[in-house]
Amino acid sequence: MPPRKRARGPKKNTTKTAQSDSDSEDTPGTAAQGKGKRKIEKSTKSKDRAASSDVKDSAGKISYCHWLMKSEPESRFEKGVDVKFGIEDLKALPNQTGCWDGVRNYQARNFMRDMVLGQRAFFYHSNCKEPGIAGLMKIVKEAYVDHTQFDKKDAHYDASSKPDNPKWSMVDVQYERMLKRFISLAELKRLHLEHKSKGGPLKDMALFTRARLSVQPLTAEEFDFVLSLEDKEPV
DNA sequence: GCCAACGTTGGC
DNA sequence: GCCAACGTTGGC
Repeated sequence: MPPRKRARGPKKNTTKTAQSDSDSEDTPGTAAQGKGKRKIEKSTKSKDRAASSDVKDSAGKISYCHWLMKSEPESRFEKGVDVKFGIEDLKALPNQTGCWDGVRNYQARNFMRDMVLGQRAFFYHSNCKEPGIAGLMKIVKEAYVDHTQFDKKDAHYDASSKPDNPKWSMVDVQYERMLKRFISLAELKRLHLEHKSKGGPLKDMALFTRARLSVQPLTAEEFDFVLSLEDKEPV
């Protein structure tokens, strides 16, 4: 009975343990997909390049600079705990900052570990009346141990993870702003389908090609295109 | 509430 | 290392 959790939003301000790579271990998860597993390389993150264009490192792995992170804005109870966390909840926290805890998927976790201070992410509302992108936030603390994995009372407690070798990580995010208008999943999907047939920036968007990933990368082109939609009439 | 897609587990 | 069974995600 594996604790498998869904990605959840942040909760509260966090302590300040400054460490960027507490994790030592390899990542069991991605291998399961059979995509062929990547070698462990030395930190390929370039901390001095917070956001510009996505770039390949020497191993050919793309370093993404832009992200989309899903969270549920409507109440839902998991193990008796309400997992609701919408963008308004992030905005209401001290310093409008919180930790993105509760991610229990290896690929999503690995993307969080790739995140660099200052990078921007879309706040996506999932599993709700109107799914879509609500606003923008930025990464204000790079990956560190998600303490909720050890908390029996937490909705995302993971009995298989031990403090001396934690499985799960989180980052801190800070609210930046709402989008000028809500960009719904339906609109993004129409564009995705159109771009898939006629070509266009959203043809490979992870939101559709990797629908269940709760933390996902966007190319600079995808990010800029989505952001440009807020100045246009909904399609 | 349904259920398709897909990630994870564990037997072999 | 394969793969069937199982569990979760998340749109609809």
